[in-house]
Amino acid sequence: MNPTAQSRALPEIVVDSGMSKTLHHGLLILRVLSEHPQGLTVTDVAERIGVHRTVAHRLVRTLEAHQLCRRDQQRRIVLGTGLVTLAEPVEQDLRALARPVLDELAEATRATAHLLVREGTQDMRALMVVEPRGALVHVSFRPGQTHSIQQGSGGLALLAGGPPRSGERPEVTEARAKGYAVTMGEVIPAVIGVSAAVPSHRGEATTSIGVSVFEPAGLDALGGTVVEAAKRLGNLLG
Amino acid sequence: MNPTAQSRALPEIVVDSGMSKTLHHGLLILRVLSEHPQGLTVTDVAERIGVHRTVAHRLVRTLEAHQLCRRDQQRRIVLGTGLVTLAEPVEQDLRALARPVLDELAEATRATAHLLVREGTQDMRALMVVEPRGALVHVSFRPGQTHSIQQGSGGLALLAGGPPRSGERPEVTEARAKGYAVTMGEVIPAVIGVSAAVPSHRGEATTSIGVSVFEPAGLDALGGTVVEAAKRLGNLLG
DNA sequence: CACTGCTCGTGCGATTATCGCACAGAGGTC
DNA sequence: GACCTCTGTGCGATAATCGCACGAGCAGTG
Repeated sequence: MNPTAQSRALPEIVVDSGMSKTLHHGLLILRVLSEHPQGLTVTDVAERIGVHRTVAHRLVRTLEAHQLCRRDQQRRIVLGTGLVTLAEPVEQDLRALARPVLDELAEATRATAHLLVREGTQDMRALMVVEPRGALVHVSFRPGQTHSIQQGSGGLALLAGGPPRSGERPEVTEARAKGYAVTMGEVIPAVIGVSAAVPSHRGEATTSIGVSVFEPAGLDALGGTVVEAAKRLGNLLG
Repeated sequence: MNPTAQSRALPEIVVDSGMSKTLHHGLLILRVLSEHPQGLTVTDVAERIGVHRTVAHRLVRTLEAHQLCRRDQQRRIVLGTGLVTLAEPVEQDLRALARPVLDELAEATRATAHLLVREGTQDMRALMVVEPRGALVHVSFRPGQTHSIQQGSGGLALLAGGPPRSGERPEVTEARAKGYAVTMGEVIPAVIGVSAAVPSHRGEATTSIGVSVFEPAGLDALGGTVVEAAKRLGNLLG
């Protein structure tokens, strides 16, 4: 895509005053490493985050001490298992309650079920993905993925929970009427998403639950099942 | 346990020269937050990591910008969903290959199956935990947990893979003979662990696979099943 | 209402941690 | 051997950080 696919930087986070530059660089290293699971050298890391090599070296050492990265057999830097310890408590209540609901949804629909949460004002992030047991073909869709709230059934389902806005996508209006949102190929090519907002009795909904399928058949029945799962999870959340 | 259970600090990581103090503090904040899922105030955070309140404030802001923490409804600081994105690629190959093996092991034994990896030289960390479908009673055991390599069946299974050492625990010697290790109540009270080292054709084994059960009946058959699963995973890893 | 006690957030100067140069060791390749 | 790349380490100049002091918000209490 890019002229030099190697030089793709990742600004996206503005270094406001009132932010720690050093910590920012350290966290950038984690992001860079997460985008390069095969591992990177210190020089690579330094180039990608735009600091001197010795600076990257010290930051990597600090991350290593916290077990957030390590060296593989070829001494390349990869993410460390300390991250799974840190990530485990994240939204632990929501995930614990959602698991049985997602399990049942995946089993009932024989499709990949997912739980998305709003991140900031513009994005959605996949928090959980449950694949049906023994499905011959399944949608591969990793937790942690983010996409715009304007795309994908999960985002539209949340938008449909808000007040109608002029200029909103017609799919949002339709979702508001039906109670669930349907999109095709917006997050994953050729994959159809069917999602509903998880009702929240305190404030705006920030969570959606849904499924991903290949076949556009029986979407109404699927929508009903998804809406029911969303209601069930909403009740569990109290 | 402690006189003041609140004031328990967490040094454990020595601030070597050649480490970034600022990044170290930022990472300490993540650790502190992971131990307090209910959320903390800025003042709390500052006290626990031993920095001035304004310093903690700036670090928290930086973490927020990276979506590694956020404020809940009461403006308390909790971990953010960016962590699941960072943690997802960790040991992704190992986890992808281990999942079907763990699924089958949990199903065959009707017990909680787990995958542990060595962390440093002294500790083991749980990387995956799979609970059997529809089990009425299951061992609750979260990924990310760490414990000494000297305790628990997973650690002993790895020690049994090494050369015999004088003074090693008799369980290790026994595990070396049998091919699998058994411990009782060392990691989780009243829970029996049965683990085997995942064979690695390059270097020492660093991974164990095992199950957690309540009943001490049929441990030999269980051990055989676990060893078979470990061999299967070892073959998958090439 | 006033007072207390807690929290949060922000300029801004002194200090200190960081930055990055220069050097040296370790492999690997030609 | 010559060459290249990556790695790791002191150490001085510099710039980022630290932490004081200040003001605001909010809840409880007399």
